[in-house]
Amino acid sequence: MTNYGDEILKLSNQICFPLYASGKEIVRKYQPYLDKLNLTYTQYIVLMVLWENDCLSVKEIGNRIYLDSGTLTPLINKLVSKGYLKKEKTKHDERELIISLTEEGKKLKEDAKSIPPLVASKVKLTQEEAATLYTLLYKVLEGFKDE
Amino acid sequence: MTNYGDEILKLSNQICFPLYASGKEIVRKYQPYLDKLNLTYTQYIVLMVLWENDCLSVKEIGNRIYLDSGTLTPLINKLVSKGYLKKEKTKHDERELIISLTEEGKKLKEDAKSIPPLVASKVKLTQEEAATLYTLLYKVLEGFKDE
DNA sequence: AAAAAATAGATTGTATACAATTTAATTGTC
DNA sequence: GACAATTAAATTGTATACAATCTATTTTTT
Repeated sequence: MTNYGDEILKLSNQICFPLYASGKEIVRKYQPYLDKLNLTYTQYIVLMVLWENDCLSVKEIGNRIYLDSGTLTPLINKLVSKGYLKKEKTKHDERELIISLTEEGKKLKEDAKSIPPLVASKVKLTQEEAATLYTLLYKVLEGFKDE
Repeated sequence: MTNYGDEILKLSNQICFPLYASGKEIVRKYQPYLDKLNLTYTQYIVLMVLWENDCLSVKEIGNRIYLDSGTLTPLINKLVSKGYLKKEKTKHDERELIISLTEEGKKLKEDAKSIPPLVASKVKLTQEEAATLYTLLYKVLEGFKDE
């Protein structure tokens, strides 16, 4: 007894599932390379934000990578204990915490550069397809911000 | 002192990040609707697999949604305790466990149908863009299977 | 300026993810 | 047929995610 409306519920008809699955799987592809730097993917993107723009608040880091303090606080603490980051309060607002890279953290950047091309080569898309995918994904992300 | 090679490390130049972030964010968009059914997204996709094809082994479910027994075993146990699934050993292979829907689990399908269109409307893409995105994401997923 | 509302970050509790290992059953090899 | 190798699921340990709440400031209102 299969309804016509059942089509809606097929995994293959929902955009959410391939987004969820491919996001998860590509992160997993990063892991073997990140293991060599003793970093997790989330730790890596926090560092990446700071490599691009050092000295940001927890809030600002979270805005850029879509994570909240519940995830970031323990994660940043771990990167501090690893010696890659340091925390300091700002004078103009005692609630705010500025996160910045240590020398050790800055050095890590060079090692990290080799990784993205290695993972990119596992994504079996043409340059053009990758560019289209990239554009569409940011469109999805931007669209979510509105509400 | 910014190197030319730094471009590689910008979040905005890596396909992984928007995949990771949009996957995470779209799952979050599902949650308010799933809350009404008292389900998480992962529980929901396990049910979805079974609504489409009842009676599958843990292994087979995992193959379809890219999850392993480490994630699925406790999750399936929870759905069993909620009364939506049942587990039984097969005769031809005592290692294998066949997961199937209870009547309660089958009934849930009707309630679930209303959700995908609600989330789809939050994805601000044209029908054509969504179709392209869909195709590219499955291409990424298929490409990962090769290695 | 005092009280109320808002904000930043930390904390708590629940639910994934996944690598690595373990256990039990099955299959392949000699 | 015994034994090694493989396989399915469970278990263990670590690391996210995130809603909800809490605490300490800061801002806004009155």
